Amino acid sequence: MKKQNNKNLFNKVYKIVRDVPKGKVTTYGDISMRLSSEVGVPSKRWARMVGFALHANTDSHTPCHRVVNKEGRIAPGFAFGGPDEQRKRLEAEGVRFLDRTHVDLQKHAISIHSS
DNA sequence: GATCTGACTATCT
DNA sequence: AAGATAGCCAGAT
Repeated sequence: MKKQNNKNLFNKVYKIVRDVPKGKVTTYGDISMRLSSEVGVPSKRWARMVGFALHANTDSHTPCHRVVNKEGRIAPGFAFGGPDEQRKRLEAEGVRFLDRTHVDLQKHAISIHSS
């Protein structure tokens, strides 16, 4: 056994993202906090890994479009084929957009603390 | 094995 | 308030 922790980290990200209900969005910060719970450290350190994990798995069946940064902003243009695509998906799920790139976190940001 | 990069966040200017 | 810089970790080159 060694540091398969790292892989678990990615795996957790996918799992959490998939656990996000439709019409809801989660933030890198929240996921990071969840991960930090496992490792036992403060949050923001894994924020990048979360984004990385999603980017590494974008074409997978992971609803990365439900993952936004702490501002509720979607990916600038690296996503699926354009932030417009991601926005469309979220809107289709019932997510209210405050801006072309910002979702209504106050309404859709779910906190996935403890299972 | 060393260095750069990156879908982030927080802080400083 | 908006832009630039720093700090973090893991992956890719």
